[in-house]
Amino acid sequence: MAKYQEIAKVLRERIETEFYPPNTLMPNQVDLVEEFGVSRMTIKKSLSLLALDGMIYSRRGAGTKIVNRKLWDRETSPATEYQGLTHHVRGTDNKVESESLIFELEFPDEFMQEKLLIGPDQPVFKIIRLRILNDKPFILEHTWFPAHIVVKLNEDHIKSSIYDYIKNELGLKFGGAFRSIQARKADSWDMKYLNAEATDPILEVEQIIYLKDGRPMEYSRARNRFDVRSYTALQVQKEEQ
Amino acid sequence: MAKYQEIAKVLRERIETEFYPPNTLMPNQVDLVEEFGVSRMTIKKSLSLLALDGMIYSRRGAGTKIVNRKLWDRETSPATEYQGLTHHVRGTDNKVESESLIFELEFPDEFMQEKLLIGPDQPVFKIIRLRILNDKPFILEHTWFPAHIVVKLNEDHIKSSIYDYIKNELGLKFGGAFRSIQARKADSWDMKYLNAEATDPILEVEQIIYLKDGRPMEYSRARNRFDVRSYTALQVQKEEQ
DNA sequence: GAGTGGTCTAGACCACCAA
DNA sequence: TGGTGGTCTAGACCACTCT
Repeated sequence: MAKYQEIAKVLRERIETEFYPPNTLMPNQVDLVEEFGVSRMTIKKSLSLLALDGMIYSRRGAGTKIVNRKLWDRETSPATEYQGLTHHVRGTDNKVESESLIFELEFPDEFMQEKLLIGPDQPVFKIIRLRILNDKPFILEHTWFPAHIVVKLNEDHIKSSIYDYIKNELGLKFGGAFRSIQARKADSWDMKYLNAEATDPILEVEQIIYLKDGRPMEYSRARNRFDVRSYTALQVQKEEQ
Repeated sequence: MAKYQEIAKVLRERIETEFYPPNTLMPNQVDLVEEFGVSRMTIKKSLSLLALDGMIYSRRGAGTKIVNRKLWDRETSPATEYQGLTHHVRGTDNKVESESLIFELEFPDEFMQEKLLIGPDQPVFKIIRLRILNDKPFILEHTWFPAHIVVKLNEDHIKSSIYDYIKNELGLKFGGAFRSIQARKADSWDMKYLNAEATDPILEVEQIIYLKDGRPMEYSRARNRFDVRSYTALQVQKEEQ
């Protein structure tokens, strides 16, 4: 681990334990240089990591201030998560299961060709699965993978974690994701599998996941009952404006 | 403007005009150092700006690649916008108006005290206003401001842009925002002012806006009819993993 | 092994803020 | 005016990828 990351870790701890109390100034960069025995550029890089998290903010001439803890200490992540549900809720006593409803290979229609940047002759896996959290239906996921990228997908992968398969066995690296969130009316699938009423709103997250090299790797629509989930995001202002 | 920003601007243009074509490698950092006559650290900082936008990505030993344009060139921003609607849709032929439905000063309940980090004796402005886009009702906004921060707010500000007032006249600087997005059932306000049916889903964006120093400046719930808006976000993978 | 990007140094100058 | 953080340099070493 790089020096600047080590130092950032130490500083982050000091802020979390309020060794550096909220609404006070951090030691100035020169003092930190002396304490850690590194150059000032390195200290700056450490501080910039914390600033990205919204824990501190610096003003030229005025110093670096610790932001009130409640700003950044909130429950976050769901809207910036695509590791998959398996990773997201594990750890606590949650039990996650998947029921595969549809698993087939098909040729993409025009919509899917555009979303996945593929041609009409490049087949895609189409998957619909119901994610079950602690024995209760939770998310209905409609997913499409380009078959030439996510090769040799089978039902076993679907039941465990598709993302683990892609990351570990295929060795592909995720580069980013584009998401769009809408409210929808419940359709027949939602009513059947999520036990939604016809009048229940559905929260739909449409997402395209990209590999590091920019190729789309997945298009999906995850549908939730309105009362079981929300999506959150923390935005930190960068630079001037 | 700093050197590294100037250089980033030039490089960004070259990518957008495909002078550097997608899916090819950028000139290496040493070449860029020679071209721009700056040190390598400066070039690195420029490149890191583009990487944050998802336009390029670098791998040690392998070079810096231009990502396929379609990844980052999408319609984005709504979910990472809190400049206010006035700024967001202007420019094109849109006409934005506001109708103030409620504007009053009240004492915060426990919920609002927690959201705005204030005491029960610190009054808040409560505002409900209907945002009208091209003569059609668009968003119903329920907003609360701490009165000791957003002082001397009046109906004129509400009709134009509250954010302009806060930024320009009060001189306060935004630091970030925390958002949560849900699907909701329509309530009587939505039915009356957004012309929603009782069975229409409503997309609700709950948000807390913070000042640079971490003090909450606004709590709001913006409600849309499900068929008029969605929220999008682009996430770029940073660092390893 | 040659070439790449990531990190780090020890200085320097400057813009900005506060007293 | 003195102290702060922002930028920048000209090197250096290292980890990694490619072939």
